[in-house]
Amino acid sequence: MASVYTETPMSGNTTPLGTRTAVPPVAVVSASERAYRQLRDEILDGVLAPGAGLLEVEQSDRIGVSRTPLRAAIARLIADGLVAGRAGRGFMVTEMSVDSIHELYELRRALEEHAARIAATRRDPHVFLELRDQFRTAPELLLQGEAGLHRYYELIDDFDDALDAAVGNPFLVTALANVRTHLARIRRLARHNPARLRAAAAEHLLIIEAIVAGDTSLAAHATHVHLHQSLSNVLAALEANPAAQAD
Amino acid sequence: MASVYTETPMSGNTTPLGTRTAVPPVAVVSASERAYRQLRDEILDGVLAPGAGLLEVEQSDRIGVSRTPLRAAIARLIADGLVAGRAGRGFMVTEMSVDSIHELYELRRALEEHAARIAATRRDPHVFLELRDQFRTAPELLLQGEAGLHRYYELIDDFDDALDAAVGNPFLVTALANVRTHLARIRRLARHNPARLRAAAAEHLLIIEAIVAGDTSLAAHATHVHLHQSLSNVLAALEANPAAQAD
DNA sequence: TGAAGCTCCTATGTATACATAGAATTCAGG
DNA sequence: CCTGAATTCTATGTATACATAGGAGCTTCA
Repeated sequence: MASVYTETPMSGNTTPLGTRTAVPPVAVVSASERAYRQLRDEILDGVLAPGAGLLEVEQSDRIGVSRTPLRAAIARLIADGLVAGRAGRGFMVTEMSVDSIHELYELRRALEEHAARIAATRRDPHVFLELRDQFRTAPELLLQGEAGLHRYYELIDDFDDALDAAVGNPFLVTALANVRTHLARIRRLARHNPARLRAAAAEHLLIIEAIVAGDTSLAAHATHVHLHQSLSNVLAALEANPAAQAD
Repeated sequence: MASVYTETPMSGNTTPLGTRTAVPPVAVVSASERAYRQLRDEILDGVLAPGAGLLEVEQSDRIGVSRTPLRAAIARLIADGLVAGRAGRGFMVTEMSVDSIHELYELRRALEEHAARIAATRRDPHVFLELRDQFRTAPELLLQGEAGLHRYYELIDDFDDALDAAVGNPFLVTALANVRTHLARIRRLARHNPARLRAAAAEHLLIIEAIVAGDTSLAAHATHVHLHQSLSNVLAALEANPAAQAD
C-alpha cells in the first residue's frame, strides 16, 4: 500500500515569502526522492517499458545518485506495484496484461462508485458547481488543439482532487491514488481519441451533477457507466493496436 | 500501497522435500526482512504503541541489524501506513483515532462488499462448502477455551484466504490485505468478547452460504451487516475502555 | 528575569567498500 | 557432440563512515 499518513517527502522548499534569493528553489528534494520521481515518471510514460530490467548500478549511474537512495526509490516503486523483484536477477518493470487491466478496473469500480456515493453526501456544493461549469466548456476545449487537450486533462485532475476532498477519507483516497497510478500507464494506450474524450466529458458532467444534487444512487450508477465505457474504449484501443502494449 | 506483484521476499527457504539437513531452516531471510517482520508484528501487537518514536540507531541496535536494512524495513512500514515520518525528528508509529477507524471501515465496506459479490460468482463451491461446515462448529469451538479461540481465528483467516482465491484479482486482494493490516491493530481492542464472536461466526456463516448459493446480492448485504456489527462492537469496546487506544 | 541568538548535538541522508548468492559460461569427460 | 560440474562474474544485501539539517539547550544581552 501507499501510506495513508505519508507527508510531503521531507520538503524543505518552503519559500518564506519575501526571501526571494538569486538561487533557484529547485532540487531541494532528496536524492532518493529525485530518483523515485524520475523512475516513476519514466515507467508511467512508457519510457521504461513493461518487462524492462532495472539494475541498481546502471540506474544509479544514469540518474546520478548513489546506490543507497536508488534502492530506496526502487523499494517505493515495488510498494507501488510498478516494479517487481526477479528472484536472483535484479528488478523489472511490471507487465500490464489485458487481464490485469480488467482486474484494475474491477477495483476501480469498487472504489470510485463508493467514493461517488460518499461525495454526493459530503460534498461542498460550491466546488462541484464550479467544476460543472468547467466541464460544460469541455467540448469547446477539445476543439482547441494541444493546449485545450492539456486543459482538459487538468480538469480531470481537478475533478479527482475535488472527489478526494469531498470523500475526506485518507484510506480511501490512498487506495484511489494507487489505482490512478496504474491507470496512468493504461491511459497512454487509449489517448487521443476525440470522440471518446467528448463522451467522457459528458459522463463526468453527469456524475458531477449527481454529486451537486446529492443524488448518491445516480452518482454511483453514472460512475459505473463511465467506467464501463472507459474500459471498453481501452480494450478497443488495445484490440486495434496490440503493439501499443509493449510501446 | 503494497505491491500487487510482490513475490515472496526473496525467499530461499524452499525446502526441497527430502533434503532434511541437520541445520535448522530458520533465519534464511534477509536482515531487512527480519527487521520488517519484527517491527510490523510489534506495531500490530501494540508493543510499539501508536505515537511511539522510532529511531534508526536505537532500533537497529535493538533488533541487531545495521541501519541500512532497518531503513528498508521502515520504508516498507511507511508504505504500509503503519509508520510516518516526523518532519525533522525521526519516525513514529501512526495513531489510530476513532475517526480513522470509521474511515478504515468505510474502505473495508467498499472492498469486502465488492469482493463478496465477486466471490459469489466465481467461487469454487467445494471450498466454501467445506468452510461452511467448519463455521458451523464455531459455537462449540468458542466454548473450548484458548485452543478453541485460536482455532476460531484460524477459521477467519481461512475464510479470508478463500475469499481472496475466489476473487482472483491481485489488485483487489492487495487492497484487502492493506485493510486487514490496519484492522489487526484494531481487533486487539475488541478481543475476547464471547457473545460478539458467536454472533460474528453466525454472520460469517450467512455470507458463506450466500457465496455457496451464488447469491451475489445476499453476499454483499450480509457482508454489509457483518461489517456494521463489527464496527459497532469495536466502537462500544473503545467507549468502555478508551485507554485501550494507547494500550 | 525574559527573550533572542548562537552553539552543539542528534538523527536522518548519502556514498562507498565489502560480503554473498545465483546465473552464465567454460572446460573437461564420456 | 553432448552433458555435467566447477568457476567466474555480476548484481544485490549489508555495514560503516561521512555530510547535513534541524532542534534543544545554553548563554548573553537588554
